[in-house]
Amino acid sequence: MKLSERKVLRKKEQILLSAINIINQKGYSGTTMEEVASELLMTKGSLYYYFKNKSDLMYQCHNFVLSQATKDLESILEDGGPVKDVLKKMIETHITYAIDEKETFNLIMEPKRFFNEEQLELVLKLRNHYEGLFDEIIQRGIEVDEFHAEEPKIARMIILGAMNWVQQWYRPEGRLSKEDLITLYSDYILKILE
Amino acid sequence: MKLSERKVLRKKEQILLSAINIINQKGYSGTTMEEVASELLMTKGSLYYYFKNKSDLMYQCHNFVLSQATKDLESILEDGGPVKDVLKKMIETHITYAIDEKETFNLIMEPKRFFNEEQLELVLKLRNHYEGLFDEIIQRGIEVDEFHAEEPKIARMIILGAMNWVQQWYRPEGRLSKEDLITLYSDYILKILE
Amino acid sequence: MKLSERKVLRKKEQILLSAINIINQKGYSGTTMEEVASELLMTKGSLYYYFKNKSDLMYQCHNFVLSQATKDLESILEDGGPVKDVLKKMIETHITYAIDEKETFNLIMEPKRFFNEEQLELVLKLRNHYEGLFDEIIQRGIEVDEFHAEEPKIARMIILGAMNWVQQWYRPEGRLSKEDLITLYSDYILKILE
Amino acid sequence: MKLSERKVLRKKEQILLSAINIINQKGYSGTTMEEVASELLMTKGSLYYYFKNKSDLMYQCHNFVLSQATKDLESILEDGGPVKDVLKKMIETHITYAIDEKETFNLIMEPKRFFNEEQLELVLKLRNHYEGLFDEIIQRGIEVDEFHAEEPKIARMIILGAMNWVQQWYRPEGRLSKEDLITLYSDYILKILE
DNA sequence: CATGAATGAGTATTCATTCAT
DNA sequence: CATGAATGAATACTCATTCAT
Repeated sequence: MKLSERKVLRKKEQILLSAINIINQKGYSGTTMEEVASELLMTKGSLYYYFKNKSDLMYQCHNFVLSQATKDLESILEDGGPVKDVLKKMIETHITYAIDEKETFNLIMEPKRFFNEEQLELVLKLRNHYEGLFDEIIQRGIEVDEFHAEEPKIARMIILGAMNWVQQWYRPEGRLSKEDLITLYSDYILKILE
Repeated sequence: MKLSERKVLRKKEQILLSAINIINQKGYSGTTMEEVASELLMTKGSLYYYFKNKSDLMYQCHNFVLSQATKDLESILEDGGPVKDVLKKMIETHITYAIDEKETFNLIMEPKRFFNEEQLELVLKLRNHYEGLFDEIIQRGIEVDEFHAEEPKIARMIILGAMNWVQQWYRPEGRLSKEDLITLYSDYILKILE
Repeated sequence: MKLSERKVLRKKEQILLSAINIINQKGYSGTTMEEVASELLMTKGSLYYYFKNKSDLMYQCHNFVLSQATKDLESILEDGGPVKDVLKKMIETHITYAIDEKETFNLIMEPKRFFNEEQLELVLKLRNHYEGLFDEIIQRGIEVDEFHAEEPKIARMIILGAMNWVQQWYRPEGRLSKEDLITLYSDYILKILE
Repeated sequence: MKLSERKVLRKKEQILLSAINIINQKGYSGTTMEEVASELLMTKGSLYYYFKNKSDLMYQCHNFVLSQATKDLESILEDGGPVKDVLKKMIETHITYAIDEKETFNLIMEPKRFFNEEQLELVLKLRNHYEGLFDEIIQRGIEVDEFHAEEPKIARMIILGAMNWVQQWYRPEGRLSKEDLITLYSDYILKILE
């Protein structure tokens, strides 16, 4: 049975990746089950074998992205090093996700409208955990006297907000490269924590 | 004719206010014409007497809020005074709108999905103008050597993003009052411009 | 009271002419009361002072055109002359109406779908009378041995059908002028009655 | 796959036949998707599984009838024989369609109002082809000196118009049988081509 | 007489979801 | 497991008609 279970998992992941792509272009309500299915040359019906309903699919898309981003941040944190460098790397990771997984990140930002209570609880837990990783590095910085913040949580909120907003205006074809962007953001964010 | 025209305008405004309220709870696609109508004890049909279609109604909601916010910021800028005080007042105004007119502000953030080209052009013009008001005060601050920023536009983006994010987490019932929030945000934002 | 009655009649006629115009472009169901009204710088509401409902308006449009065409044919018949010449003139009149009042003529062709029983009865009476005028000239021609037809009514149907079909293909911008068209049709139709 | 495809085709044809029936009674705008569906004991939703929208359904109804009529005429033409006999058979076929598929034939007559550009192009091509079949037999007749016509296309228009008009007045319950009708029409039409 | 505001029934269309095969 | 056919509830939008002012 393990083999078939794995097959299912792989298929699920395929669907998630495809769905994430579409959500990133059309948003939650703009995404139809039909479209997700046809992108993978399946039929709508089959989708329902893997996911209970649309909400479930969306929820798992969300979790998928957020879990991955969380893992990335966690390994950065674990690697350790000078706090400012660590934070810079975290900023880079976060902004990259915000730009590349735009809509799925929006799902993260605005989960209330789409998820049911049970899902919501888990989503918020994950999200809090994710945001907590930033708290952690800030705390670490404060302890070694490199960062200063009276209300570290507020500072973190400001930092997250600043970073998420990137997707509203940043265009890869524009004047700034993604690297420039990240450097500028890192500098400004460090100022907030001075 | 003036009387009846005024009546229409007042009715339109009533509808807008009501619609804004619903949008702020349910978002664009979650809001149905039916609901907007019944909230005002009208029928769907009547709504279409005042607004061409849903997109038109949403568009005017958006304009209504953004125009008002723009007016507020403009009068703050005109009143003049020490740049830091002016900026603080602008921050206060913006955050207040962001919290109170949550979804309509979201419409402002993500207009591309909802508006047609013609509307979009105007919306973006308005939005640019609005954002430009922040550029103006930053510029003023730089000129009098109170603010410093290598890339003032990026700084402004960061500031706007930080402020808009407020609606994602701020709850009036929480630990912080709106006044506390605004004070904290002002302080952090000023640090960005140090 | 006579003055005001006349005023009403004149207004009614204005409305009819305007409505006929629109029907000729958009057909019965494509024509809205709104459009008819706004063409005359009135409001929908006022229309209902002059006409009971849409069906009534359409009905009177129809009568207006058909009555006029009938009058034209009758005066041609009364004027008398060689039957072939009379028939030619009638053909000219009919084709002109068929081209210029296209849709209203279609109303005449297909009245059943739009009119209620009471209206229908009158419409059919008018239409029969109109068609009877062609029977009359055919009969006259048979009596003077210029026309021959075993089943004159069928011949008349064929003639009418041939003429009405003109509107399906004739374009004023095309190769043939209206005069050419009428000449050709007259010749062919006379062949039918040979 | 062939089996299921055939099933779909059969179902589509069933729907078309049913829709054609309703269109023939109520016309294009008088026909609602609801009614077409309920006639077949389906729901509206299912209809949209087979046809993209109302316009598409109507278009396919139209094509269905016209294609069938075209095939009939073509095989008559291919069979060959004396031109007058061939033309008579064609007249019989056309009149039969005009009477039995009344409204669908009307769709053919007035396609501009109902079809979009893309559809219209195909419709007009089909219609031209269909009308061309009459040109062909007329031409054949002229070549063997059995028919005479200065302007064969105009003659064809007159013939088609005469035949289409049948549906305006012919009632199966009336004095004339369909056979009588066809005989009479054939005789008159041959006179046109004398 | 005229208006304009309101209405409500109707219509096309979409889409998540189900289920027999 | 997969499919495709069916469903039904939801939703935007239209328009003839009414009526108080």
